[in-house]
Amino acid sequence: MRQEQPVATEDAVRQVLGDDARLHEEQVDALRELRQRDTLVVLASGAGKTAIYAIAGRTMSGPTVVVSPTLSLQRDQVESLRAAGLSAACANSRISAGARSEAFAALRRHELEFLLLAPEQLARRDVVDALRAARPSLFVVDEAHCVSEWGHDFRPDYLALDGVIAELGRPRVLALTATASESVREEIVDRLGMRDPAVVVRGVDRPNIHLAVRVHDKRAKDEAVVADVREREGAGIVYVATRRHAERLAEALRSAGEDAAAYHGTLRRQERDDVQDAFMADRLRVVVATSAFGMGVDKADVRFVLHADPPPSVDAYYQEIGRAGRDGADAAAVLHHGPGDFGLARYLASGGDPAPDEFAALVQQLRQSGPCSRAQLAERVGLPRHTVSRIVPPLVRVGAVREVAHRRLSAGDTETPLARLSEAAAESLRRRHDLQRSRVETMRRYAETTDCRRRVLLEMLGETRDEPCGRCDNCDRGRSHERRRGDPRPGTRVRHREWGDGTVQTVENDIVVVLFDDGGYRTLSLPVVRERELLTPVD
DNA sequence: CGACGATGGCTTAAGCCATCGTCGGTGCCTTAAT
Repeated sequence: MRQEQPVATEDAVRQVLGDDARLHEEQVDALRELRQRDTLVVLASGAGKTAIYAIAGRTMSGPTVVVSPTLSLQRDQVESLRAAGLSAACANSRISAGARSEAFAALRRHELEFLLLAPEQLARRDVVDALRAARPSLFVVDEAHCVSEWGHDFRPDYLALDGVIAELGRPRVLALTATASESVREEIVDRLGMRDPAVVVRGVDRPNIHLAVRVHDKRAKDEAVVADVREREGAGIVYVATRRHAERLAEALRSAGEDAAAYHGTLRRQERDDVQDAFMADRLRVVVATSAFGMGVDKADVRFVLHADPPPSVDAYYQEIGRAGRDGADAAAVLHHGPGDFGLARYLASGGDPAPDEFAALVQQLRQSGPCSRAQLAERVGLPRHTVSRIVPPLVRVGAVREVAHRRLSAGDTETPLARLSEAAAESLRRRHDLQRSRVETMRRYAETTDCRRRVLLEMLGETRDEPCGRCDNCDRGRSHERRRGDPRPGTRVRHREWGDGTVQTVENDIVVVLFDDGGYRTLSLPVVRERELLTPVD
């Protein structure tokens, strides 16, 4: 007989979920895996990701460190952990020095179970030392897609978490997110240095959200979005790409008599909180927002999420529309776009390619002045900090710059000519930008498909299915393509008599795209593939 | 890539159009001044 270890102590489950509630199957699976190894959990929003780490943390002997991206998320999580009778605190810039050292002391005495902080905190020597002394048994990365989404430029400390985990003596790692395509999953695992990890992916599909896309002329788009909002009932979010567009569209909605407010990163904190609170409390029907709005917005009855500009990736898109219909009732996601809209998305995704002499200037400065922080370096070479953050990782990759004690930078390789190093770094960054631009192209493919949108979208996110969904505009019009048993499926290995082995990339609009191992993409017609049996499965 | 504001040239000298240049998103953090 196989002996099953309990995945969690009973009182931990009862404490977190209440007396009557039981764990869902996927939560049990995640907890079981976590006993054995590092685990990445991809689970639809609202499916109880917090409960997983709460129960695991309560069950495992040492304290739990939780990396959480924003201060408001940290605050919300601490509240809900405390509401379950668990001890939790956060350490961030809003916490007084006294409360902070008290928290670390309590953690060390094992009187505090959960400590929540942003990755930037983990750049501090004193914080890492205090955590190491507390010997944590579990290291949680919440909203783990931030590692790949923000780590490369915006918040570089996300890419330093692997080093922190090593310094803490390798506690078990649990990464949690609601949306992650195959490549993002790989990146999370890789960047966090997770070893032989389990990946638990469940319930990615949100069948109650109807999917649609509408194309407009340049001028007509905002009017169409306003009209779309006016036809709908209940609360909704309209996403846009820029702050200016958010203000303009919110104004247009208000002139049309709608109850709408703009939300974006440059509003004062108070204003942001007011808009979010009003929306949550049903005092505001529509929020017109940039990507700043969303994490931690857990409103059950959002009836629609419209996009007035395309987002930069299907991961981002799915994350955003996933805020609709959490109560399980009907909801809608409509992507409105016009000609040229993907240009801005491309720009925002990659930010342009810096010239090789900017790389060289940065290294030159480091060689002259010795080790310094990113901020100091930015000031000395006269570039925005943001640009420096983008330029540094490729320079580190080619060895031109080294990261010494705690995020300080120093010149690395001095043997290789500077010109060659900067060219190599520029090339490395260009490749990364190409990848990001290709993610925009994937989004465009979603926008332009005439096949079942849900099937296309889910396949882009790594979940395959044969049946059309019947809940998208293309299915409604009877345009979705039928798939048969034995048809090639995305992600699977196939063999072609002439071109050898390859991996199926997409099956869409009766077109099969295969990436063959010799590096070439080939496009085949599905009816012809069927008729002549061109592709056979490889195990 | 494209939207938008500033500039400048034209002219029934006060408004109109073409052209050029800039900017665009996401949040921690610290520190100085009230």
